[in-house]
Amino acid sequence: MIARVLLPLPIDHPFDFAVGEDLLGKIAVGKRVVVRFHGREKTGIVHELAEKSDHPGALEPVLSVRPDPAFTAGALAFCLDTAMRYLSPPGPFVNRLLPRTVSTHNERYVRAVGKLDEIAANIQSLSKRAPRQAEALRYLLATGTPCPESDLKRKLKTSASVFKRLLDLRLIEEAPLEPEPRKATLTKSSTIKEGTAKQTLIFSRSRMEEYIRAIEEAQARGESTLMLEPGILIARAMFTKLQRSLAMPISLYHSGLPEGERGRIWNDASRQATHVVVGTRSALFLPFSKLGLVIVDEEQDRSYKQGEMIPHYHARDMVARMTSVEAIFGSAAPSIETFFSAQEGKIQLVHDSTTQTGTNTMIVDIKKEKGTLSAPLLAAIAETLAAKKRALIGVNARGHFQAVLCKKCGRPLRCPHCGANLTYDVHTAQLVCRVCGVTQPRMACPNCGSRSLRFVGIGSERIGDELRERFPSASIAHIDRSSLSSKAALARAEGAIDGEAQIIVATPLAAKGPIIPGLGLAAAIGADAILARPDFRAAEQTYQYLTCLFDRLDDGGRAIVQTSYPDHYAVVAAVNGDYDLLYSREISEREAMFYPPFSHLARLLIPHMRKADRLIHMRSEERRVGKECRSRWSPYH
DNA sequence: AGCACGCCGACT
DNA sequence: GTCGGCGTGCTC
Repeated sequence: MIARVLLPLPIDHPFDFAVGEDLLGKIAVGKRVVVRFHGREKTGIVHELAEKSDHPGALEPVLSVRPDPAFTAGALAFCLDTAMRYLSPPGPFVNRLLPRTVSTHNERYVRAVGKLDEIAANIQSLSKRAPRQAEALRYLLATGTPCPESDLKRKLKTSASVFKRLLDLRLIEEAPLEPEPRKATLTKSSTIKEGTAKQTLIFSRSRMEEYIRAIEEAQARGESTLMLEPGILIARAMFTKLQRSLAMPISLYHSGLPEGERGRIWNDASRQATHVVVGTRSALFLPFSKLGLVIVDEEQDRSYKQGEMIPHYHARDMVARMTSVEAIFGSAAPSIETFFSAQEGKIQLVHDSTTQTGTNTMIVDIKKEKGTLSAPLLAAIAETLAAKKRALIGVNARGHFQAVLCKKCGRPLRCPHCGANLTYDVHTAQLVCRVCGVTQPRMACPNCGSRSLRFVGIGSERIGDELRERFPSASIAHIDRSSLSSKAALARAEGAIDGEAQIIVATPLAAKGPIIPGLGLAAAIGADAILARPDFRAAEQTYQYLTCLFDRLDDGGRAIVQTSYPDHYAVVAAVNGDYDLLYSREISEREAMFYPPFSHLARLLIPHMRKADRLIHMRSEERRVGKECRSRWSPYH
């Protein structure tokens, strides 16, 4: 037998290795193996097992099969589909995804002993004498799969003694941790099943009830749920909420977790020890054994697009391609693409147009005002504070200015290390990169050395300073990306939102989230900067940003937008909660310009002269306007 | 990725 | 003449 192995190299095809007799029982599709390649040891993922190789030369042997977590054939096929769709070599991707270790913090898994009717009888006999034990048994019966003991303890608010007694009585038993080893199969790895499972867009401000109902329905069918959130913070908040309202094992998964922890959830998903995984986009590739439902919350969020590492996949779009599982897309301001699918009847639409009650909104034309904070906004803040309510001020950029421009190059100053735009720190009077934290030695353009700089736009710190001047007795909090950098900063930010601050100045990062109790005013400053960007999604994003900000208002709150485009349809639509206005304008523009959803945009980088030439010829021959790109060509051939 | 091989301009 | 950069191909 031979194994086709995907190595962590930028090569789009697997390599064949001989499988020795001793490894026959251990090797399987999806397993991590060690091989000698090009004279050095490497680890790779088994893509396929076959009887013989097409390779003309001699084969190196598979040296060993690692005990690491493994892909299921289905999960691996999905990863390969993703890599191919985004024209990326699959090897580095799958090798990066698979955790190398499983947390040694050993969690004990328990399950009920005996047949269903026996367990039911046990519950019956225990219910009077030992109600807590009966309850635990009932929970295990309902989930049907091994449960981590800590999950049970937290859920049933009970102590270890209950489990000890049940274990002693042999009514429950410890479940083995390693998933059942799958038999070595010779079949081609199964690709994504063809089907037409239900897909729904839930267009509503509050979607929690729908989500919970769908999760419980999946659970009743014996299927697990994957719930995607656009960021780690939101995922954590959703995880906590679901833990409170669902009676089943739930896990949280994101790339920020330690590898062992990810390994454990990886295994839990594959043997259905967890029924719901809440996670960020990378959770999409977990090897669920019986996935029945995927929820993409905040479907419109751009964080679903991977932009740093290849493949540059879009998690929401990949979910839309999973036709064998039910999918729910949720948003209070859907992306034009998803709403278009709903209009076309490709996905079902559930629209609940309930908006905030009694919100009173206003657009302030900043061109007619003096200073950065307009008179109507200042008056509104004063009134809000006087009424013992709180205010949220959304600012588009952090730091003091939007950008620092070089008058000579005419471009924003960029960090020589990471390429991010530099910001000016007023307190130290220096140029700083907020991404890598490096301070520039001179107040000059790192590109051309020119000292004539221009500071443009409004940053959140500048607004904070100005508000402190205007309202010296109010408590003012500032939330931006640096609020994520440490536990203390995070706690401060959460405390501010929970009620400690009267005025919260926040960058778009903190605009998203649930209703803030007692929030009487939500204002946006400089949302124009989004509109001014040369991006065909600018209007849509402005609408979504403003909608998020306003949705945090408590009932009866006020919303104010300061803008230099007071008549722009995105601003007007957001202020009136008029999605139809946004959509009708956008969709006709997209159609006229042949932008998505009428086309797919791709950026191809081919650092290879001869291959690039060949590809360009190939593409021009097979190009078909408006049709999905289905060709199987690869930049590596 | 990492390494070998070959083609063309630079220079003891 | 040949040294070495760069572009290219190959690895089971």
